[in-house]
Amino acid sequence: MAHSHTTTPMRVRFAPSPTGALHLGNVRTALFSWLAARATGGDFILRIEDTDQERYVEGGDLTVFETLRWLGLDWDEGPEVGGPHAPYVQSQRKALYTEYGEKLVAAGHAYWCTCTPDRLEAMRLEQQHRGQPTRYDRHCLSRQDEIATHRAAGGTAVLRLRMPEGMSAWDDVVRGRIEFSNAEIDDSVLLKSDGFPTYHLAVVVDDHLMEITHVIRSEEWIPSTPKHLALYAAFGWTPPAFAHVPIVLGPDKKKLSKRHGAKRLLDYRSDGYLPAALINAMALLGWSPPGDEDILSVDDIVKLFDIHDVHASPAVFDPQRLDAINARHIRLLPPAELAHILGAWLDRDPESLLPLIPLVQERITTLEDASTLLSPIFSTAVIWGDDVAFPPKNVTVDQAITLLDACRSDVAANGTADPTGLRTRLTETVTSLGLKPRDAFRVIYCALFGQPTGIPVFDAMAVLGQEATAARLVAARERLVPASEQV
RNA sequence: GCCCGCAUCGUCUAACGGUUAGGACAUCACCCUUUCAAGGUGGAAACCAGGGUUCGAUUCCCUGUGCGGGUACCA
Repeated sequence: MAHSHTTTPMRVRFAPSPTGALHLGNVRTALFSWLAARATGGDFILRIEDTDQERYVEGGDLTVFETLRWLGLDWDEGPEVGGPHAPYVQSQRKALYTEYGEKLVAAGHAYWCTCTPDRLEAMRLEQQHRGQPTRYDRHCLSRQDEIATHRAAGGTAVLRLRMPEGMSAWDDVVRGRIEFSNAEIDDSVLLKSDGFPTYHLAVVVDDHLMEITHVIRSEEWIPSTPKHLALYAAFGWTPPAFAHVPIVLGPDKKKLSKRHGAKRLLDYRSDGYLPAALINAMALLGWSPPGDEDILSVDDIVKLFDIHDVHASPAVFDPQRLDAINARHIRLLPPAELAHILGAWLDRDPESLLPLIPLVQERITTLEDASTLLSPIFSTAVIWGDDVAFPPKNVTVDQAITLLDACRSDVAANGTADPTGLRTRLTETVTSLGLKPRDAFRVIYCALFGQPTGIPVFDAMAVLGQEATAARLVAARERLVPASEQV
């Protein structure tokens, strides 16, 4: 895209409800917001929308913090950080919403309602049956005095927005102009009977008070935007810009959700993915950098990102792409840094890992792969895989024994410090046996690792040392010819 | 039912009316090679359909179709 980069600082927010672990879909939206703020030198605000008592999850907010922090999506204002508009947790702002709700009543933009769920349901069924949009019939609008008495006596009621006539329209940052006929829009509940606000009231009040300039949220909010616009108008406030970013779909093409088996984002951490790779992969869902290079650092993305370039169609998340991106990020790491990361991952001294880094760096997709690859080196004895053929395909028992013995005597004579020399000498043996290197060296792999694949085997010997290598070769030989049968 | 959004290779995407429709992942073949990888080269693979507008539509408009989202005292 050739348009100019947006440079006006944007104040944006991510406002999750702490009802469970964040998944990739949620976080991708958070990422776009964060990027919009960082790319424009603006502010990223975190706000917890916990107005639904029914869905309260103990510690849900902590998971949100941990997820964002792991990814490095730092917030300028919000819980645990504070800011000029604190508190940033909606349950602690309850009185505020009540106050603004009453202002709406006073101005005639909202009214109280005591309709029962049963009546509302019957009403909607009837409307649907007649082919009409389902919306509240304003049955209670003419009963305000009656309801006032009811409330004065301690009775409960909900507050509803009185949706104005006419049209609602806005120029969406990612979609262009969107229009709704207000006749289609329901008189939404603003304050619930338990006194808590609904999303619609809380989000508008907070976004205005917190001076949010761009509301970046998932496209599932498009249909309720007219309600929010009506609220801004009712309060006499200028609405922010809206950017409805596409949702992230699962392999089934349905919106990613917990109940659809979406992985928790933090699970990617325990599976051995790098934060930078996750960010790279998520950024590519609905946005793409100029040029052909799609492996990007977080800094690269911040430099290139513009919320105006986000496009409108939903994206299916492909785990294989993440794998490829993660692998590339691992390969791009300076060896010392990878040693450091793997040190933490394997709970080992990074310094001691350094010689092993060249052997694993090109070979792993996730950090966890390094555990698998290196475990034969770290374990004291060889753990043989269940279905490992030994001697392997195309090699006879005699040939395998010859090879193992040649290897053992060479190691005894020359040690293991010279992998290249060892390999060269052993290649002669392989040739004299009339074997393909491919088949023959598999014998050595199995002998040392208990499996036919792994890191380069002669380098592994150097790490194992002369003694351990010799011991493993002997043990492998005994698998072929038990000691009791040896002549 | 009603409303809204979306529509390029299997997937993520590029293209701002004129291109042999480009890249990445995945996939296939070959090369390299001590296993496995990595890397290199090459291949197969897409403009949802029908109408317009235009000298010219993947691109703009309309309709249809498909997919998705919303229709709660959840967000």
